[in-house]
Amino acid sequence: MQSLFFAHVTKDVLEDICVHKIERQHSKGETIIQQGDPIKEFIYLKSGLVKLIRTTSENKDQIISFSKPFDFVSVFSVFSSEYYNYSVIAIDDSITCILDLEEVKRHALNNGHFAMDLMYRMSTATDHIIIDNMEIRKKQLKGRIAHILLYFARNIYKANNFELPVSRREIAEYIGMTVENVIRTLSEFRKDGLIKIYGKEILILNEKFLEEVSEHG
Amino acid sequence: MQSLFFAHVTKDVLEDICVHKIERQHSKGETIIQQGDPIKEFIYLKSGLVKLIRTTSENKDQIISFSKPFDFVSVFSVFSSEYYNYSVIAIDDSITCILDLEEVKRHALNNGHFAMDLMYRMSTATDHIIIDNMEIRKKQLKGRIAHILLYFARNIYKANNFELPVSRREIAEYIGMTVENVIRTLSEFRKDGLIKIYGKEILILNEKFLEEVSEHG
DNA sequence: ATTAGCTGGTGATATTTATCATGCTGCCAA
DNA sequence: TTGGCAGCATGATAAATATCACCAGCTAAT
Repeated sequence: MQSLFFAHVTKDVLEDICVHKIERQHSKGETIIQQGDPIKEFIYLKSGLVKLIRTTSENKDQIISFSKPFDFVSVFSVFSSEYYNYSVIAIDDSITCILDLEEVKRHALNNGHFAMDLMYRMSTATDHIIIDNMEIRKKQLKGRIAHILLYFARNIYKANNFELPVSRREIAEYIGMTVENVIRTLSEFRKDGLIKIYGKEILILNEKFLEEVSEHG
Repeated sequence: MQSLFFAHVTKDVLEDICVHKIERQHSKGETIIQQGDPIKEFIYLKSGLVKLIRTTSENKDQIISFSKPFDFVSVFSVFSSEYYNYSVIAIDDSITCILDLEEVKRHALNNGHFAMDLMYRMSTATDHIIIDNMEIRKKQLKGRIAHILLYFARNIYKANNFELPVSRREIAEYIGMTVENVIRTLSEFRKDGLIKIYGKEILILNEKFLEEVSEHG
């Protein structure tokens, strides 16, 4: 646990923090954090897969990012806001670990190494969100689809065949395009021999060319 | 200075940190931070206006955000990376204050309040970048232009007439559209009586309707 | 003074993406 | 058993956006 969590924190401190740790089970589709709720806990993902989304004023969902085990789910806002400005929803059966936020804050106050490690971890997480968003923004439809396929293959499943954990609609909400165009583009990739599709099962046949599409449209 | 900078830090500590503070002057257009440079300093903006940009693999610039005085310029990556993955460029004559990063880190280690305040400030900054990016992403051309006009009017200049600090090209790099369409849309707003334009001078005539366009296209 | 380059501007046209319509499947509840 | 609803899929068409071409004004460098 220590090596996965914090690098410079002694075991004593860790145990002290985690003594009040609670684990929660969430089944697929369950809301873990609701946008607008007060922030009282500090949460990280132990197993499963979740999405961070925000509901816009027109009541449409935008997916901000995905989080995999040992990512913080309380990624942003935790230290800068009273209320969550995003929701977290399980897209696979998941287990979260919940720490009391006040306790975490107290430890950060008293232990500089803990605070620095926390800062490092949260900063890394938000960095990725920002850079990833900029990457997606600069691409057009095909590049964005290629991007998300490679994202799941490389970052989440580390394999060229995997079961898509998200619906076509969710892909659309992540890359900011319509469902129809997501479907069409996946079909096109299939026809062009870049991938094979059986429902949610994806097999990447030509990773190199997919990479090319992701980079240069 | 104290109230603007950190809320819970005693004056002693602040003076200790700022004893090695250096001020630098940058004229409009000057590069303050170069993407790829090692991160050795902790920088905040004392006066002026700057843009954070990243240069994509196709050598095009994307504007990540703008920063105004007393924002940190070392917004992200500082505690999570060895090298800057963005550049900072002055878009007005600006003065930055430079602290030694190791010194800042040392103080964060020894002073929990300082660390927490730092975390709060950086978290707030990255939150804004993320939310703002999601806001822009969900809009289309006209909404994005309306958004940036209101952004400058409300957040930067707090007035309905102001001199645009950025070129049409820079607006395009911020909202992710082409220069031609930025120009066209501004002209359209002018023809529709929403704004007046004299070169870089902007006067917002119908803020309410501009707000409407920003929200609902 | 002359050219080159950059910004602002506009129109015509091509490309990309959204919208609308329709169908098909599987699943769940009445 | 029958709806009804959600996800996946495809085609036709409309709307949004990019691209290309061109012009004017300004400024920096030769």
